[in-house]
Amino acid sequence: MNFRQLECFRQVLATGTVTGAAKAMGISQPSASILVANLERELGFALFRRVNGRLSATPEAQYLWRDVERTLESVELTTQRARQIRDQQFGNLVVATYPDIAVDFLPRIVSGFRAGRPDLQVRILARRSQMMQGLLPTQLYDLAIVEWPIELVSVEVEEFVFPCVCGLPEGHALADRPSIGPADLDGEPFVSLLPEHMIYPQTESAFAAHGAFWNIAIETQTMESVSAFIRHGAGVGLLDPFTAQRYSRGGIVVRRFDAAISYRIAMVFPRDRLRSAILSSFADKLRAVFESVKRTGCPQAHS
Amino acid sequence: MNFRQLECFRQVLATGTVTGAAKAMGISQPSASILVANLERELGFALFRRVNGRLSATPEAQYLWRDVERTLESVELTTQRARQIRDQQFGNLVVATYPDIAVDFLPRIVSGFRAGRPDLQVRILARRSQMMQGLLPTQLYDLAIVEWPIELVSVEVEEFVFPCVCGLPEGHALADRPSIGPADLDGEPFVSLLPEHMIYPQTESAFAAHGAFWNIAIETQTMESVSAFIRHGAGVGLLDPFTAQRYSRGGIVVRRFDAAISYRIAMVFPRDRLRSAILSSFADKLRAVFESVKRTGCPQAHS
DNA sequence: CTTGTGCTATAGTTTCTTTCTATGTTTGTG
DNA sequence: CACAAACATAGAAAGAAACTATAGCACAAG
Repeated sequence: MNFRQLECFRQVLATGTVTGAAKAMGISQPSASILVANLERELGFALFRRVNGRLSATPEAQYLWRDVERTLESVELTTQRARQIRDQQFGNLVVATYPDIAVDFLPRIVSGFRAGRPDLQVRILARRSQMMQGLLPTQLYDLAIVEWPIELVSVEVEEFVFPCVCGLPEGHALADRPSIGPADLDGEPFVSLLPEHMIYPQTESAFAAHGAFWNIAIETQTMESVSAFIRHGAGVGLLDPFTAQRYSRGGIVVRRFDAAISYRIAMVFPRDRLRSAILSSFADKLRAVFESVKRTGCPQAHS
Repeated sequence: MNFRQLECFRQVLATGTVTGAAKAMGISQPSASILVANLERELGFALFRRVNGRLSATPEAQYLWRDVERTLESVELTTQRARQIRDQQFGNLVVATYPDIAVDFLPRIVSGFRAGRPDLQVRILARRSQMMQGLLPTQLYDLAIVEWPIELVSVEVEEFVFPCVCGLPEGHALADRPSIGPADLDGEPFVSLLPEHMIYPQTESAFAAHGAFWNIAIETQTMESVSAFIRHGAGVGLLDPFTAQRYSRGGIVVRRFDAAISYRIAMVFPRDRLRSAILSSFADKLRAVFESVKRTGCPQAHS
């Protein structure tokens, strides 16, 4: 019993003649005749009676038809699914990420990636960095985007380093400068991240190196929060390029920061796990966007 | 894409190695290797990665597996169903019949036939003869058992004629006679069917021919009813062999009737409809039982 | 009554697929 | 470094599936 025999069985039932079935299948009439004959031989009972030179379905054929129909449908769904998988239109991605990037950047990238892939299922796991530490060993993700520092065990890592930029409230006195250095911010009310964040010590050193007073007015936990304080005029601050880009067209004035403050993130994959083609494509896209951000300083719109 | 490729896919997933799959399928390792390779080529994407000389299922393989599993299960159910059909263990029978025979005779025969065929579905349509007339043209039956006379159109008919027997209440004065004739029943209270029934005029003629008085005490519609009146001592009567047999072991004394009263029934099939093997078997069985009844005068137990 | 049409089945041939055995390659192990 | 275990490849043989050509049968039309 094979697919072609079943398909021929279907076509004979549908068209009523072997000739019609052969035509529908694009084969010669004798070929179709033999397909049916072999199927009957293998089944051990007749599917058709030859009456008046025509075929007539036996009751047994009708009994079997229900099962054959179900089988053929299943086969068709399988080939359809195979085509989807081949075209990277079916699959699933579990992306773990820290919250800042999950707010706006990742939705934009994922939405663009999913366009034209209606059957792609994406799950976003947003975890604060401490929680991320626990998530990685569970291997319950395909790709993670993590902030430095983090303990990375049994994973594959690709690191990306971005320069932080300076964010000013709109209408700020320094807003007409093309770039801003620590000296420019001497004594200026500053919105900072907590000391645990990687850019805190770097910022501290930068101000010290320039002999400038780092006037921390506010310490908060996330970039999103920093940007909100800047937006509402509480002070100036340093932003990662993703957050900066989000508000650069309205809300915050973004300028180059003359001291190099490194914002390091990493793309992380579970080790020893095969990557699906769709995951590779997504990683390629992310990588390209990161490189573009690194070059231009801000993420551009990518479809 | 064919069954063997899918089966091999399953076995490779199950055993983890091509070698194991080949063993499970009873083919050589290279054959299995080629089956998988061809399947991958046709699908257009890899199901396994060759890592460290071993196979490792890709995520794509896992995506496809759900569909393949469903398909293979459907195929297995189909072959199973085919086997049942071949062994006449699956099918359905719609048997139309008149009520008298549906009470006891048919259930006995059908139950015996169904033993060992647990997946055979039988539907009994019991119709009075007038209703049967309307049922036959609808073709909504596989086999009908009808009483004479009936208008038979676009059907195939096999006729069976049985001699009626005489039924007496237990303890009746004539109970010790081996056979009974019309003269013996001269003036005896008689339980008769209605004049429309085929045996009424025959009985009338038989009594007349023997110059005996046919003392009809009760006229009723069915053989079952006649037998009940006899059983309760209302009189004597003529019974068809099926009803007679039912009560001959208790309730009614059954004796040969010397005048020939013909009880004619027919086995009827829809014309121009293919008969399933299971229907033919059932018809064979019925035919055999009818012949046996004709020979012995009463239906014997048939398993 | 003959002929033509439409269908199915069979025969013979060719091509493709499946399967085998034999052998090579890679990887991990003692 | 040799050996075992696994997968892949090559070449040959068997099997399946396709084709063309042809025969048989039933029905309708002339």
